[in-house]
Amino acid sequence: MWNPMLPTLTNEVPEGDNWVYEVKYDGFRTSLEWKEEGVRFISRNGKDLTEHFPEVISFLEHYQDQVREFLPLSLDGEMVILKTNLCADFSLLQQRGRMKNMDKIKQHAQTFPAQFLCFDALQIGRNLQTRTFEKRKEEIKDLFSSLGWPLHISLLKPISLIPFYDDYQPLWKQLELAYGEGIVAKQKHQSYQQGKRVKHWLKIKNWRKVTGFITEFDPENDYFTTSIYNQNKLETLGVVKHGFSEESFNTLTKLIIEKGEKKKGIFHIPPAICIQINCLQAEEGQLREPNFDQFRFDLSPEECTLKKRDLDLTMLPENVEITSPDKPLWPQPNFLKQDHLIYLRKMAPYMLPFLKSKKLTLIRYPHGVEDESFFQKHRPDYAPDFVGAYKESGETFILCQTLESLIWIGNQGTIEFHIPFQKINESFPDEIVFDLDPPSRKEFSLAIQAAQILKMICDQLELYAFVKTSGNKGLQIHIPLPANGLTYDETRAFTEAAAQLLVQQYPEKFTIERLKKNRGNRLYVDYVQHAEGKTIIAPYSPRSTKEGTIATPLFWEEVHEDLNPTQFTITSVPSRVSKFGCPMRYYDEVRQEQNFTKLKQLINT
DNA sequence: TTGAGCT
DNA sequence: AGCTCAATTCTGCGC
DNA sequence: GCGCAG
Ligand SMILES: [Mn+2]
Ligand SMILES: [Mn+2]
Repeated sequence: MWNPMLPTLTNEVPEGDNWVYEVKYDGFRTSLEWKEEGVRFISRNGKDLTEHFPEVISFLEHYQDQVREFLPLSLDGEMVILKTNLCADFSLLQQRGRMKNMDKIKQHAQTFPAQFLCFDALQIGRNLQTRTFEKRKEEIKDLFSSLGWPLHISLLKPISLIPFYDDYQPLWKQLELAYGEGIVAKQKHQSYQQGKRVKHWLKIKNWRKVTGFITEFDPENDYFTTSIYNQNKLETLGVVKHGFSEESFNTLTKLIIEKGEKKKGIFHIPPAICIQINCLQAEEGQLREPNFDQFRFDLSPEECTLKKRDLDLTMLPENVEITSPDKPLWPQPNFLKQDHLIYLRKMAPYMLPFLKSKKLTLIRYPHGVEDESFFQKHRPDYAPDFVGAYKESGETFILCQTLESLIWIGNQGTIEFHIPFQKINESFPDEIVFDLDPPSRKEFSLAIQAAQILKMICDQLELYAFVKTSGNKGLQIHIPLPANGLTYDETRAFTEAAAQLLVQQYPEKFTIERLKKNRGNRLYVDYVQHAEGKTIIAPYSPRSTKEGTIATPLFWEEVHEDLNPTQFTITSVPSRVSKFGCPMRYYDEVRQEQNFTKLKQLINT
């Protein structure tokens, strides 16, 4: 039976020509076993997981015939539920793993599809265990290519190959941005040693660093309980046991036994000793994979608060200076500048892809949304080097390509991020956007109705379409385009035709009247907004509304009469995305899948 | 929010 | 040193 | 070409 080779934990990243690097995903270590009789998934301790992942199995079973010549297969990998292509959601997967009811499993598979990410192979027809890692990877590539499976991480496909990289730095940067679990460094020329924890596989974790003070010590199991303040009340941060050097463990326990008070075998001491802990997550008095990092004599217990914990978990980039964190930017809900920057940091993995390689139009409110604002398109000379630049006919425009630049731009008092429809150095649009503008928020349901009709039109034309609130009054529909897929003339012809259809169908609800006085109380289908040189609010951009609303991507199932767009704010959107995922997560992958046959038929009639 | 230009 | 100002732009419709 | 609109 399969017995996985295991990586060794380290904090030092090994470098050199013989090392390569893979993303480490937080899921179940799983083997895909495919024999003549069929395909199965086996867990690390030999448990059969097949029943728990019907969506992956049913995909694989389509390849029954094509795979026959490669059998038997024994592929080593990780079963995951992905949030992004660099980060998996372990708690969702855990939920799935605990399910017993087949209907529940199938329903879960619908809403949160799992994927098998393959990183090694023990057998593809013949035994590969004595071959080098590099060779085994090649064999998997050949197998995947012949079956048409992705050689990179695909969010759409139930199975993918985990690629490896020669350079550690750029991968780590991306991983940090994505709040990934870590990376695994692997030596290219080593064989597969079943059941062994080996030194030629090294895992490096992307630790969050939290601080708390010690309140209890249990000599029975050597657990230290750490606490934090939540509005002057003590609250448990979590327990920690590992990571102490012998010396620090001894001095610490000696101090606690001397100064502490023993009750029922546990020593209690008042808040004084602050420590920093590495962990993967900290929530509700629990730490995931905690280990002691260092003492923090520079901190007082009063500084170890719930607010600080959440700030630490946010992992703001260290090289960006933050000014006036306590300035209210949205006075009405009392959202501070700090809240804004934390929002941008949390949403960066989802927002940055939409900003990338686009000349930005920023709207800045350095003193909050109730004060003066101004537009900015140029990159100021005083911007740090990491802020992107694009030079064009003697002008320098501002780009936002990295996390650092996003936070710096945010710290400059930028609230709104507007993007053009094409990337730099391209003259074709990379997306079509429908702008649905009701006269006011009172008529938001008109936008819902228009969006539903446009969704039907897109379905009929076999186009993938995504929907978001504008963060203000209306809705916008995004249709991703492949590079050089359609010209502006074509996209315009389409938006215009679709707008006409809407107005024809419900002339009392929708209009394309440019003059406000002629619109009445109808929704303005603003197809003119989609054109070269115009811009639209970026997905996940905050808006300068009094409520602090966000241009929020929606699931189509949410686009219903009673949807309230003001519920989506800088505080609610991050938790919504962490719970349900990003509704636009497939945006970039379906770009290539778009088929314009029917669209072209429509515009040529 | 930041820097330039002017007094 | 302190005050004031600026920080975008273009596109197209309908007449 | 102008003014409105975004
Ligand atoms: Mn709009
Ligand atoms: Mn509009």
